[in-house]
Amino acid sequence: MKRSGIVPAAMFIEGCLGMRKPTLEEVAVEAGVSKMTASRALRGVADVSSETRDRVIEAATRMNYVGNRLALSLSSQRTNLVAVVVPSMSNIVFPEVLAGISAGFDGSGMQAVFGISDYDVVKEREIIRDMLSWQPCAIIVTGLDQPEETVELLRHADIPVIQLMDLDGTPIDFNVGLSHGAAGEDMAEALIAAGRRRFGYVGSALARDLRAGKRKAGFERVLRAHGLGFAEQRIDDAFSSIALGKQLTTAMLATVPDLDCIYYSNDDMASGGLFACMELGIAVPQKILIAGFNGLDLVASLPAPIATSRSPRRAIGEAAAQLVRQAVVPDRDATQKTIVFKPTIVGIDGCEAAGPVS
Amino acid sequence: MKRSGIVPAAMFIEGCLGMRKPTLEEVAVEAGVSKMTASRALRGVADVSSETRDRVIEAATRMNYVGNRLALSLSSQRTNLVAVVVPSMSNIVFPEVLAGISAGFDGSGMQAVFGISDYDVVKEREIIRDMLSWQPCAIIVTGLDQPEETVELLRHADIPVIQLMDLDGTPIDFNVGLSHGAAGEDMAEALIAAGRRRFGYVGSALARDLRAGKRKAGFERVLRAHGLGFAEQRIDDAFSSIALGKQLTTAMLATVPDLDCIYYSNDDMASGGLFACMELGIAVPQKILIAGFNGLDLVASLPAPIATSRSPRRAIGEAAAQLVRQAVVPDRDATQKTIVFKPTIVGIDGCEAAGPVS
DNA sequence: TATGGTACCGATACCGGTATCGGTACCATA
DNA sequence: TATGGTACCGATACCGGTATCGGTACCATA
Repeated sequence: MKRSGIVPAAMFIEGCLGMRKPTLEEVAVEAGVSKMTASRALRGVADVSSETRDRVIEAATRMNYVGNRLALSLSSQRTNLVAVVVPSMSNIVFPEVLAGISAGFDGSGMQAVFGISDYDVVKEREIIRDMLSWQPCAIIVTGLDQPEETVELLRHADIPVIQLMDLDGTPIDFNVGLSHGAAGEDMAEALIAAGRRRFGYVGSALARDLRAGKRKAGFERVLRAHGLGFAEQRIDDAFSSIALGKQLTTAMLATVPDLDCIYYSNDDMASGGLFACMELGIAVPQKILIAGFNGLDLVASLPAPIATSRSPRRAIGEAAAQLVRQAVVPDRDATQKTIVFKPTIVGIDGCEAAGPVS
Repeated sequence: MKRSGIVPAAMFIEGCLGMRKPTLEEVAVEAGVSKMTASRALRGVADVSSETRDRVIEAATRMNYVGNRLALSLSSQRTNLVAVVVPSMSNIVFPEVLAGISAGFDGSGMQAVFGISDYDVVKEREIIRDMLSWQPCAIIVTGLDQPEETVELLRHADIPVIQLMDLDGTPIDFNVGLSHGAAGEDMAEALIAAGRRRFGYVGSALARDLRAGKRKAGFERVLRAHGLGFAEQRIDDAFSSIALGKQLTTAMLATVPDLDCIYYSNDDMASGGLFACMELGIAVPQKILIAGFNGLDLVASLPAPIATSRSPRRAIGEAAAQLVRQAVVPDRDATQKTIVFKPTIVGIDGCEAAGPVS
């Protein structure tokens, strides 16, 4: 903790050479070579005799030398930072994506820098602007619906841009995710195929969580195609949670008790819906079928089966990391620009395969 | 995306000055001042006339100038990076801590860099070593039980070290969290006070999640003090999950059906335990009281009440950020070194206040 | 005995900013 | 008319590394 320029002689005698963090120059002097040779030795590049290399490494180890990546990156004009912007950390979805990204960078020497936008496009832009000043070698953002100004910012950054989670739109550059419109369509088809006809919808924060809105729109497209529609909806401005799902479901069923299926903006909301039904003594799924989105681990352990679309969150993160790793090497033209995932619908009898609509 | 040295003249005519990212020097030339004056103007420091300032800012905006923090930090010997190492992102606990840290840095200009150690001390050390090369102005790590080699690494870093979550041990420097030993003790006292006598324990990954082990040890201390003990335990090496809690509980109750209380390593496991009891038709909490740890949002919506200790995860993150913000200013001696949180026990009748053991 | 190749190493410039010191213009005051 | 102060700005050095070029020693070969 001490950053003292003057250190008592006794400290040196005790061998505390590393009180002030040593530079490569100091390591080089210690090893009796030039800075350049020390640099080569520590990086393991050619043109260094093994005796010299050993001497430098020994000195660096003894002095607790830690390289300075600021200088390295500035000098070599290369960075290993990857900026990542996600909208939220308040449910498990994005943490799993981040874990996938982080794991995908293992062994590559790349380092992810995360920012949380709270589903706020202005805050997202500020975070991106801030992160770009670190000269990242790539940037990963969530969704395809950034405002024009943010898109401009990303384009001017002159680095690979990966847009995550959503495929329904025009990507700037690279794109990894799934079609939420199709996910909503597929779920509706599956539920109708399972004999459900009287649908309700419970959602939250649709103005900010655009992907949930796309699922709902897809779902409604299929309902309309079958001459159906939502008999009732409950949408709140707050962010999704189990408690909110429970509350909105209870309220909705008080008004329209004869639904046979409720579609939720995600699994948190749907789990709350299940708990509401249990409290009301409504049989799930016999009387009301509950359908969410995400395929959270939670869902598999719930006391009654609910339907959901399993989104491969960790795999999406890992795929994004792979795209970055490929994109930062010189011959980029051959790399894939888009990676498409397709969620699997589970929790409806006879429907453990991918959804029927292609 | 293009990093081309040669740009068709037409591009310039269209005003695409920013194809190659401009430097401060180029902005300065454009504004007709020196690099130094441009630097002052953009930073808003004194000694720049308002006309000059406006001219520089105008040029920078027009050219899409983005400062280079690598150069800034190297030159000024100051960084705004804060390294953060957490063990896991697979349940909501650490994402909430990270969200708190991130929010705590809002407006400070500081930027958190996250790493995930997967509860692996070797990986944790590698991550720390890697992050230190970015010359962070502070580092936040999880827990107090790093091996000596890691502690040495942190000490040599010569920056404030904040250890999160746990208070049961000797901190290197700053410390924010709660006593997990005391949390286990308090929960045991409360459960005994509620009349429970025949206890079971269900946990996971105790060899890696040391804080869960400390809670269990505290719980057992109180049991012993009352002449009690765990009638049965189920501990698995896998990481905690709802599914694992359900599975272990089902297995344990098959062997020892007459328990009246089960303590779990955390709320995920406990929720699984509840679902197991529901499947077995066991009344919760009448027959078996289920107790976890964390106070997840999930718990409040569950179909039956389970006891838990509410840990203020986001607040811990925010407090850590505050410590960092105070620690990086020069007069640090007056700052608080430790911030103590105390979990609140909920879900036991008549026990909504803080636990009784101090 | 020249000549050329290889192994190994160092000098120098540079990455893109900021800290520091000092210089000029201009005005007010003795 | 000197003198001193203020506002504003630039030259220079430097942060801690790496890229690049070239140099020396030494050995093998013509």
